[in-house]
Amino acid sequence: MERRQLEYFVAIVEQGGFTHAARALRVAQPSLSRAITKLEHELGVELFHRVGRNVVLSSAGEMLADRARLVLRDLDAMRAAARSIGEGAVGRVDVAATSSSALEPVTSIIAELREHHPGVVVSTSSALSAAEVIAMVVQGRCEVGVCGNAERPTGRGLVAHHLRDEEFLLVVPPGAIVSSGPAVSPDQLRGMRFVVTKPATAVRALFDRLAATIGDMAIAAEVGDRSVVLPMVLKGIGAGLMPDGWADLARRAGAEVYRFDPAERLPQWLVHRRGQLTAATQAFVDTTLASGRD
Amino acid sequence: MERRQLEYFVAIVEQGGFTHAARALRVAQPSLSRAITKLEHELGVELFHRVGRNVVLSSAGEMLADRARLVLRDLDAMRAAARSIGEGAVGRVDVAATSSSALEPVTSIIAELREHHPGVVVSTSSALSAAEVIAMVVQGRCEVGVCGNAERPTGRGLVAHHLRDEEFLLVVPPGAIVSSGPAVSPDQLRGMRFVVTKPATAVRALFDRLAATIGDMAIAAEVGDRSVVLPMVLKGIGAGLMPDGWADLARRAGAEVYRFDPAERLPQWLVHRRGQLTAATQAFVDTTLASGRD
DNA sequence: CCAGTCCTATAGCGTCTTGCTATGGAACGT
DNA sequence: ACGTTCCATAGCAAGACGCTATAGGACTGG
Repeated sequence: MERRQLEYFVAIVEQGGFTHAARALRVAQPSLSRAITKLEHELGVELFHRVGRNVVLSSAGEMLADRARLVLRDLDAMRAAARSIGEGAVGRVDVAATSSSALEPVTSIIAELREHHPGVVVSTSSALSAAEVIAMVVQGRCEVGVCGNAERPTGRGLVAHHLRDEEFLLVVPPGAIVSSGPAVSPDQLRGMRFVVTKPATAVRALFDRLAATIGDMAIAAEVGDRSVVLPMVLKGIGAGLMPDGWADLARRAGAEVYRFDPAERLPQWLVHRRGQLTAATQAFVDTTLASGRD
Repeated sequence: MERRQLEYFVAIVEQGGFTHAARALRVAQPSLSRAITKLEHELGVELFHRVGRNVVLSSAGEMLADRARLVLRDLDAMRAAARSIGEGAVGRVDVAATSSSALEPVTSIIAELREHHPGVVVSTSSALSAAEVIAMVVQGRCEVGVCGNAERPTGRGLVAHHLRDEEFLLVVPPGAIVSSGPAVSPDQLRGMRFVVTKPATAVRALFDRLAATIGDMAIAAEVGDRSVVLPMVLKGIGAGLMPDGWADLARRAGAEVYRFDPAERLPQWLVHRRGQLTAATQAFVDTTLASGRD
């Protein structure tokens, strides 16, 4: 039972005869004869009554015609969906991102992408580390990834575009004034307690590096979910290190936010595998690069 | 986009790879490669990401896989429906019948048929005359027909089975005693007024024959719908001629019912075209002949 | 780091299906 | 009785799909 057979079947039903249907389908009439004969044999049911030189839909055929139409409608819907996806009109982009990257720049990219491609849905898969993002892209679990990494990510068939640099900020509980200016030097961190994320994340790497240099920096809490760092800081449990995407939110919440002097920056990268991308994904990449170009 | 391609597509999705799917489908792996490549080209969408020596479903593929499964489910449902119809488990029998035949014996046949084939639906198309019933069968608009006719119906490729004889009865308004016994002779009809159906029906043929023999039989009303004859008789408009199937109902309604002496009988026939019948229709014919055999 | 293994893609070839044209046969209209 | 109008069948060319063999890329174990 192939699609063509059903197509012929409903055409004959609608045209009321083999000959008319053949003309409408632009095939020879014997092709219909054979296709229907085969279908009838396959289904074990007589679809048409051959009466005189005409055919009449049998009761079985009548019952099956509706189902056949349903199948063809679904098939058409699927083809239409595929076309939309192929043209990038609709589709889904799976983006692997670390949670800091997921906030910024991905949120901005999504906002811009939706202006030109309203049908495209962006789904972000959170990864814990840049390495994990890259792994997801390389393994094909996502088509693109966004992550911060000191070096340009490399890998078999991997393409990396440099986005803006992310800046890490110091966030301390409300009222805990650390410096009179807008920036702090690493030395001023001495003796402070921190809420940190688990190892293998960019912020944790920064913390470890600072701790190794400064010494005397204590861990107040280590959390698996980075989104709870700010709430813990706000409760006074300790200070936190956060990407600049969080700064606005932290300030609104009452926390004190300081830049580092010198600034702690981390390049952010857009990565995808070499080769043809899905139309929706290509749109995502194009949008990202167009807006990220400074 | 043929059924086989979709079948392969979902198999690969479910098995997680071409090779496993090929084993499950019992085809060679290259067949899958080519089928999917063709499908992707046809849809203009990459269904799988080829990553390393494996494949991963793309987001487009993910969106289309559900639709493909839907199509295949519908296709299976259709196949199952066809099988049921083919086996006669379910199905519909279109029976052409005159309205008198539709009452009896068709009603009894339906009752018996439903015992052995509960899934079979009988649809009766009412015809005005035996000639019309035969025409509908010959033209294939119905597979079988039931009608009363003095002679065995003949026609190109027509098969006719004799059923029981239908007996016509005289029905008169309540209280209008015609005879002391259960039967009347034609002479007793003299001077009576009748409610009759339109020409070309079996009862009208009987009336016309009697009227020609007896003379002095008046038409009180001629109705197009035979079902209104009994109500009109009950209101005293005139007497009526009815097949025996109506007798019980007429008596319950208070009318007086008499047989004719000699009895007025009309053979009833089951007709269908020569050749293979739909399973459900064959069941209908078998049931009819089995119960009608006296 | 190299060989072995695993998986998909391609090539080459045989068979089955589908397309076509030509023709038969039955049924209808004139 | 004839021609017309259908569907069915026959015969043949082109395409689709089956298979095996093999290439190529990527992981694994020594």
